[in-house]
Amino acid sequence: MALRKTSPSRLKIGQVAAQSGVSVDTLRYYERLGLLPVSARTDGGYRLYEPRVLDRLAFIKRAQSFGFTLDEIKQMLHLETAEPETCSRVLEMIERKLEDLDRQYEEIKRLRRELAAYKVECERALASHQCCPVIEDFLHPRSRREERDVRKQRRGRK
Amino acid sequence: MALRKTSPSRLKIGQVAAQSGVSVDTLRYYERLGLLPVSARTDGGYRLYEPRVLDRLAFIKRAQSFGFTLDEIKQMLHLETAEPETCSRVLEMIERKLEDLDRQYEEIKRLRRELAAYKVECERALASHQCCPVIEDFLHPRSRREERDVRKQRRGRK
DNA sequence: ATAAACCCTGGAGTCAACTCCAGAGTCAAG
DNA sequence: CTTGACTCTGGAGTTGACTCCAGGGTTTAT
Repeated sequence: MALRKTSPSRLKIGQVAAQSGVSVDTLRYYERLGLLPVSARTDGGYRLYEPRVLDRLAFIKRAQSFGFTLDEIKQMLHLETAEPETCSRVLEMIERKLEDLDRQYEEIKRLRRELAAYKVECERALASHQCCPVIEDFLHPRSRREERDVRKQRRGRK
Repeated sequence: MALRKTSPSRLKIGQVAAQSGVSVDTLRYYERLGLLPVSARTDGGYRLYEPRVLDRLAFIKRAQSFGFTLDEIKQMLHLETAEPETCSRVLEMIERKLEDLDRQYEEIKRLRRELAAYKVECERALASHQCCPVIEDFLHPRSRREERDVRKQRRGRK
């Protein structure tokens, strides 16, 4: 076979998968999406990757963990050619993502608080062998906070 | 939207949609899923809803806003017939959901912190007309926490 | 030289929660 | 009676990020 082991390090797709924790299928999927460069091939048609693809995959996973979509990540990767405005573009994306996170954060805090209140009620009812108050309340929500009004307004959309 | 007041009680699907903020398609979808009872029909086959379906829809939306899936909600609705163990079942579900929320909360806090740090770096680089450090760092992450080591270990196996 | 393990392509399937569609029937107003 | 708005069914399409498959070809170890 034509390929040098001497070239220290080209990897077959399965090796990349094992080393990156990204499945073989996903690697080919990323290639189709344009997240990975079209790789070299053996004579037989096997993909051969340079090891730096592992860095790129780490980048992708990291950005994904921040909540960036594959599409956004693709855009960032295309900015890789450090243009002067690269940084401001990335900055914008980061700022948008930060706002998303802030919104999610507040929402989760709110939900947690409410749900914890329900839990307390539910425990009390359980202790005194009463009818489940949560479903009761969900089905006939006597205005418990001003949330009902908020929700009614939201209902207007769509 | 002018609503028929003549028949005081039963609503056609479009009216339910208008009053609940849930689309006609979604109402039929919920029925298929078993979230709504199979409703009565006119001679012509039109669905006729009792107004209490609006309460049920409010329940569904509320539970959804807490992050319960339609499947979980369906289970809760089947518990509606206040059995003695209803409360403990609901309590369980609430507790599980609270744990989910706690996990999400911590994760978002962590991501926010990290991403904010990137933002600062990016702003600094932008101010001094340097190459974008975020992509730089993503691509060549010099151990900025122990994550790299985890990655290296994984690389080592196989 | 053969078997095991790997890899190829193109396309279909998965999940959740919808959303949209065609083609047909029904209902209320004028 | 005729519009036009509404509703019906069953099924397909959407989104995002995969995941799986059949039916092949390639590499490598024995």
